[in-house]
Amino acid sequence: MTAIPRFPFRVTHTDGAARAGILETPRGTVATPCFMPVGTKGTVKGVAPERLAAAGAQIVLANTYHLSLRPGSSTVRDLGGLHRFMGWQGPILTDSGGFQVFSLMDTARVDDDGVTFRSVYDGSLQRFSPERSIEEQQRLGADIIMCFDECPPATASVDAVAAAVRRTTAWAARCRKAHAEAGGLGSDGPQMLLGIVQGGVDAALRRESALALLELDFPGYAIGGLSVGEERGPMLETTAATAALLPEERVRYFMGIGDPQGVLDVIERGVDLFDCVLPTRTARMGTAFTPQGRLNLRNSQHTLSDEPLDPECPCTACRTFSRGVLRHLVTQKEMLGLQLLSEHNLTFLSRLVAGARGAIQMNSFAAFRKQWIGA
RNA sequence: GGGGGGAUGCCCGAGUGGCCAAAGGGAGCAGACUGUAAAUCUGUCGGCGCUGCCUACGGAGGUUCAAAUCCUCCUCCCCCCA
Repeated sequence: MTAIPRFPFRVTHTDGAARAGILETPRGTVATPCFMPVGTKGTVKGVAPERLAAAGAQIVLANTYHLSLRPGSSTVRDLGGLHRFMGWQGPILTDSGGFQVFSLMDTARVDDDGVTFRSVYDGSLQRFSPERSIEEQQRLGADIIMCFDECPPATASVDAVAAAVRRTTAWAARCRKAHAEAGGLGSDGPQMLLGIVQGGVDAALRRESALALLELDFPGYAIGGLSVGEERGPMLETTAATAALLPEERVRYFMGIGDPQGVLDVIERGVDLFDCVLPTRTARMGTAFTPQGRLNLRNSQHTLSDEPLDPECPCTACRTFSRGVLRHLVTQKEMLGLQLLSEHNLTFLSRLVAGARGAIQMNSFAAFRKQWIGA
């Protein structure tokens, strides 16, 4: 099989199934486990690049579906490529648009060759295929790109999930080929292409999916198709079982988890990377992550609170404002409130994950987990 | 001085005899959010001893089986003419 870019990844420590590692990309090193903030349209909503860095982000996401429609991948390329576009010189990962097949299902039609969408921007008919997704991702120029997959909802029947697995496998081969034909190069340098394991919470289908993708020899693998409405228990079992099927020396990416407990749960099961809109979205809705759990700042009980959100947190919100003031900013829909809480939640999560990494290095992850979550 | 319009629940505002504790919006209160169609969505939103009762549509009277809705007077507000 044609050689394609493979950024060096090594696991430096393990603690049970949990791993600490280092991924070296051309634009910088990612210490894993690592949470990746999501910047769908080329911006992590409400968080300027320097604040993102201050919040501990090492690598950020962007979305191929959205950027290919607005402003268009050629425009992004012509404006200097995705890194300049986002004002972020660190590593970037683009999602393939596969998730939009799931989240925009009402307006999408899937067939073996690809997906026909109705653009959410102007209603125009759009066609996405594995080749098209790779081509768009090449033009965008992220460092890590994803195979175009099919992500069925938790309510899908086993047959539908099986069909999605087979389609995802076939599409992965086509993505792999399209990527290789371009020499693994995007408009702005080498790109590492990751495969995505599907299969819902069905052990046999997960296995089928993983084994098929292993044959395609990707430099890293994502666990997709989870966090789509299934129960936590089966989700975690599936994560553990899937991670166990993947090569130890390749990076593992759980797609779409961002609540503090969930993050520790997947780290415990051998995941290195994960992303989620939850911290930034809930922040925009007025909810802050704290060591004591989620805090809804809109609640009237905080009106007169003079305490910081989290006295230990170094973020702007916690250093500068009381809960009472933050509540005011949130309830009055002041932009600053959304920005501050977004920065805070990202800071909280990266500190949590950094702590987990340190604990894995010292072989004390179980104790660390207990300290944060209890039990 | 003359003519006209209006006063509705915390706010704005619909309703012009029964289906009205009264549309809709806002505010308030609470909940959800997990590879972002999301600064979004959902619920609640007079009181109580809550399958019913009480209070309520500027105030006071009246007509009617029944009034936020019709009549009379009063109070206040707005507009036009002089």
